[in-house]
Amino acid sequence: MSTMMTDSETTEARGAPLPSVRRLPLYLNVVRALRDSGREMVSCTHIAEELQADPTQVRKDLAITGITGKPKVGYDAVELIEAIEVFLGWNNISDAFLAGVGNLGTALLGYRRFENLGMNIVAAFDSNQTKVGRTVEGRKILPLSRMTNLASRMHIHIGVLAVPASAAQTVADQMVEGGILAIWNFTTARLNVPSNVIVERADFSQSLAALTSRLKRTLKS
Amino acid sequence: MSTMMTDSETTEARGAPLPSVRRLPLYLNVVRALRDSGREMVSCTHIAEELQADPTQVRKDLAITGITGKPKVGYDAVELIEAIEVFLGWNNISDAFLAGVGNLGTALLGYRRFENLGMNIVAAFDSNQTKVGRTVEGRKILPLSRMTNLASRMHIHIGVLAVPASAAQTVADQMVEGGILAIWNFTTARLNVPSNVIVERADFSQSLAALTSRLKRTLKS
DNA sequence: TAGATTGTTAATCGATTAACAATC
DNA sequence: TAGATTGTTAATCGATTAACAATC
Repeated sequence: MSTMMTDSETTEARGAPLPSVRRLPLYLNVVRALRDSGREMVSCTHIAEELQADPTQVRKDLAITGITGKPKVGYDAVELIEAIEVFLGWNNISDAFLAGVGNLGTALLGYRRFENLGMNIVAAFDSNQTKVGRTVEGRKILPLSRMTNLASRMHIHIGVLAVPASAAQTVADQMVEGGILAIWNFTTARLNVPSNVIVERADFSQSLAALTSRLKRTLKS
Repeated sequence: MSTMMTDSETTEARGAPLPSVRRLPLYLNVVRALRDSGREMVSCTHIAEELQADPTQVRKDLAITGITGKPKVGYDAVELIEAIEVFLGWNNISDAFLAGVGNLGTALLGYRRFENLGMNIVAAFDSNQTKVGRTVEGRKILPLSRMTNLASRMHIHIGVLAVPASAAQTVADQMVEGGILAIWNFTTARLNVPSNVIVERADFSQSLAALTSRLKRTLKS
């Protein structure tokens, strides 16, 4: 079974390369802008130029969505947008729950661009009694104790975790209990979840580490 | 010059592997917690277990900081923390400017953990006259028009960009003009900056893409 | 001492880049 | 048609993982 596996079978088995997946939103952003400016066909060369990337890499990345282009002309912009959106699951908006309406949680509630990213935060939860009942960014804050039940009743798949690190595991457990399958973790805590539950880290420290370590090199030279 | 380059020379030339650099904050977080709980020595095995990572990888990653450990016992926790902080440039707090005090900018202003990440946002700027003069999270919002001048007078190196995408390039230009050397870009815009200026992307879409594409696979199976 | 862990070298793996035939 | 671009295969590159001697 191992040696006889074809390329498409292995891709099927482990999914597309994560680096490629992470680049797709960049392409999507560029192609949407080009479409909005009236362009019908876009080539990898063009996208790559815009992003200062390698055209071959762009082509390989786009290939994971299954799109096919036309030699000499490129890809149909509308088709390409659709292909990326479908691949990422952004063609249908997914409802999500937010836990933790502090500074960051409030910002996430107000982040309008999520609709371009296939996500919609439909409810926000907090354990702080003084916050519960208040309306933030058009959504009423509900008590955290109601999250599990509501998640399972509403068949929510995505949980956005923006609570203090000390509460992260407890709240994550409640999300899992409510049937949530993917946790977008904005805390610094590591989460223990069943193997079928996805955790995607979104904490700032890793990005900042890349910035400051490079800056340190700049300053030394 | 190419074939005769030693390993340390190439490392010097292109810096440590970026994936390793990005993992350092995770280790730092774990080791700080262990130190706070009274532990003096920590081993890679232990750190790896905590993070569900590979011990060999942890050891290699830590090696880029220059720390040396003791066989059988591991690393001195305090030394290790110091080594990571120094490597990342987090041992001395760097002052930073924030441009754009919207939802996200406000959250960043209120993000207390930056002090653990070697950064301090010392001033916030916005072009919106109704925001200017207001105090947010203890800092008075200044007019964007003053940013360039202040950045150069205060020798600010880090600019946090949280303005609308449409203004991103203009504000980035102003940051560069003010002598800022590293831009932490929270917008979706691609920035054109001189080659000596560092841009680190911090927009959510790439992380969310990783989450939703994996979720889509989960739901299909 | 014995055994666990470090530091380092070698092997593997996967992602990026290059090459090139097919084609609109 | 000629030339640009696709799709795909091969080569390169870098990161991860494995192996193992050194050592506290």
